[in-house]
This record gives sequence, structure tokens and C-alpha cells, in this order.
Amino acid sequence: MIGFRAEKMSGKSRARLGVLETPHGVIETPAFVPVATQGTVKTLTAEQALATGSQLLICNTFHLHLKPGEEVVQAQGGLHEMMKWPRPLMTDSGGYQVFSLGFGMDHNERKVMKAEIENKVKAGAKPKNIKITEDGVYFRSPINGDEIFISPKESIRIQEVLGADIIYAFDECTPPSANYEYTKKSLVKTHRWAKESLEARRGEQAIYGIVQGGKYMDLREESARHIASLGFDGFGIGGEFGADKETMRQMIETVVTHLPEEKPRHLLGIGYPEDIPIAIAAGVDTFDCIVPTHFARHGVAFTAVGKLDLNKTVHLKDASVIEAGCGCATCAAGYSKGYITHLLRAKEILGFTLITMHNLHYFNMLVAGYREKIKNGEL
RNA sequence: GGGCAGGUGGUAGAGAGGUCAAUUACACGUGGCUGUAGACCACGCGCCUUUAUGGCUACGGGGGUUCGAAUCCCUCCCUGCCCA
Repeated sequence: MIGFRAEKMSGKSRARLGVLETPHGVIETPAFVPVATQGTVKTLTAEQALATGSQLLICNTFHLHLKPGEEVVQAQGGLHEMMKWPRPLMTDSGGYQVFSLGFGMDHNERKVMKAEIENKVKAGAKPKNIKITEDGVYFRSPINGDEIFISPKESIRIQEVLGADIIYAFDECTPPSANYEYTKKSLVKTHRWAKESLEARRGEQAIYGIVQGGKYMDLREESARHIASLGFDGFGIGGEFGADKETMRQMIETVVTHLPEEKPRHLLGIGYPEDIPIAIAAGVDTFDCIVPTHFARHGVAFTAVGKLDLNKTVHLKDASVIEAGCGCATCAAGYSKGYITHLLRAKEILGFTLITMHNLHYFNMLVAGYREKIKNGEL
């Protein structure tokens, strides 16, 4: 089980400084949560991930069920032991894959759309590669085409075998292109699945319910109220929030207003550095995002002055580090931009590791800075 | 000296008379990426412009055949292998 206490509430926003206690240690919140989908922060050892200042990781139920299978993880002593990650873990339920392997794949749709889009997913629409039923979702394994059925009960069963500290209810992450009617119908299902997920839990793990509702404010409110009433240990806020950052801010704030103060809130899959203060100010305690790790493998480093594309040949003769004064393992050791650019161009995996370490450190330090600001009454 | 095989865009390598400014890959360039399908994807990549069913110059050099040549013929130059 987990415990959460807010140490300080901001007077300027809904932001709060807190401590989340878990069987594998405490997390100072707000906290950034690196993504470790397949039981690894891609390109890093657990020791390296720890060295970036990461406190909590999120793994993925669907992917670990597929490979290596939860029984293998169990035979390895559970997720923490297998990964050699001594600190807290959460597992996402597989609800995101209902989007990413469903409509997301069909329409080449992203979770966050940069502009208004056509609401082409209407009630009754069916994704090509998966089958969403009232009871659960039939997936096709991207590995070998096997059919994989995940229901709330099955997701919880898998998550209990995996053994993270915090698990999630199974939900449907709706696509940005979903119209009102589709989103509303999906929400009814997600709410029922939330209850079934909660009832399926047998162990001592904390379980978070997930608020959906897409970009529709009334559905978001309804969802927050409903999920808050079910007795979860904490809350995830999923899906997308409309076309611009201001809408996102309002949406998250509204959702948070309807969630109990004494329980932790996790924003799923957000965000870019500029999204982080928005989420924190709206009252979010933890948030995960693939951006620092994913971009690292595409050669992009994050710095105080913006993104730096290290693929570019202009960096080859640059002997300076990614960011002067940066305390990450990469910059502290003096690995130069030129060297990293060379590694990327030579397709040497060390390049990815070096940028991943920098990026995660950058995100973690950014959030540590916001914790400081809350402490000092500046946020 | 003789014989054989070749010379195509940054590189490798297709193409064997019109549909070729030339398949493809790599390299290169520019964008994208928000609970990870993706160490990935998209686009561009001779030059010019009024960006078009546009113009110009191009498949080693020169000459020829043909309505039309990267593709056929002659010749020169160069490269590799084999024989002397």
C-alpha cells in the first residue's frame, strides 16, 4: 500500500509539495516518472537510471505480458528484482495500447494533436487491428500476430503477478479524433472497467483509477467525480485535452478539483518541458512521459535553451558538452557534443545512452526546481 | 604487345533505342515525435525559374546512326583481370 501527504500547499496555484510513500521507498512530489515499458529505461542500466535522479518508473502491462510474460517476470523474482530497480514502480494497465494499437495506428494519430482535428471516430467506429468489446479488448500481438485478450480482471491479474507498487485500472484511452458520442460511450465502459479493476484486486498493491473524457469538459468532470467515488488509492488522468495548452490547463485543473485532496494524482503521458509547470500548477503530483527517452534515441537533447538536435553535422567539431554546468553523468564526465554526434552517425548505441542520461537528468532537475519553487512560495 | 570485362547522380549499383533527370540502397538535408509498435517516420536530394503535364544541362571524351540514344556503331581516354 501507499501513503500520501501534502507537505505544503501553494498559495498561488493548486500545486502541492508532497511525499508519496511506497513499499520501495518514498517519492518527493511533484515527480517526473521515466517510462520503462519493457522493464527497462531504454538504453540505461538501473544504476544509470537512478543516477539521473529518477524516483519512480512506469512499466507496461501489455508489453510485459507479451514479452517475456508475467510468469517469467515472476520466476525472476518480480519486476523490481528482475530489473534490479530498488525503488518504486508503477505498471500501466494496457489501456493506452487500446488507443495506440487501435485508432492511433489506423489514422497515424498521436495522443496529443497540435491543432483542431476532424472528429472522425464516431460512435460504433471500429479500429482495424484490435477489437474493443464491452468486456475487454482483443489485441493482435505486434510480435507474432497472436490474439491477446485483456479485460479489467486480466489486466489486474497480470499486474499483480508483475508486482509493481502502484497499478492502474484498465481503461480505454480515447483518440483525439473521437467525437462526443464516441467518447461518452467509451467513458461509460471505462467507468465500468474501473469498478471491475478495483474489485479484481486481491493483493496489497495500490491501485489508481483513470479519469477519461477526452477534450469534452463535461465528460471530464463527470469522469473525475465518478472515478473519485469508487475508492481508488490514487488517480490517473489519461487521454488528451484538446488542441492547445490553455485548454489542457483548464481541463486538468477541472479534473483535479473533483479529486480528493488526500490522494495522489498522476498525469499519464505528459509532457514536454513546457507542459510540466502547467501540470504541477494544476495540482498534479506525478507524471510520466516518453519524451526524454524517446527523443534521446532520435538524437535530441533537452536544454534550458531548448531542444538540441545532435544528429546535425554542425556539432561534429564542437568539443563542448550538451549544457555547460549540467550535473548529469554525461556532461559531468565531459562527453562532448561532437563525440555524441559522431556516435549517432556511426550508429553506436552509446550515443543514445549518453543523451538519455542527460535528458532524464534534465527533466528530473526541472521538476526538482519546481518543488523548490513551491517550497519558496513561487509557484 | 594481345585478349576479356567495365566506365551511370556523394557512394554502391539498376537500366540495354522512346513511358529516364534516370529503380533501389546507403550517405546527406529538413521536418515530426507527449500513459513507447517504432535506435523510428515523412519529405527533399543535377541546375534554373513565373514551382510547372516548365526550361536547361547530363549516364568517361569526341564523332556517327535514328523522328528519338544512358541504351546501337566508330574512335580516343581511363580502370580491372588474364596471356606474353
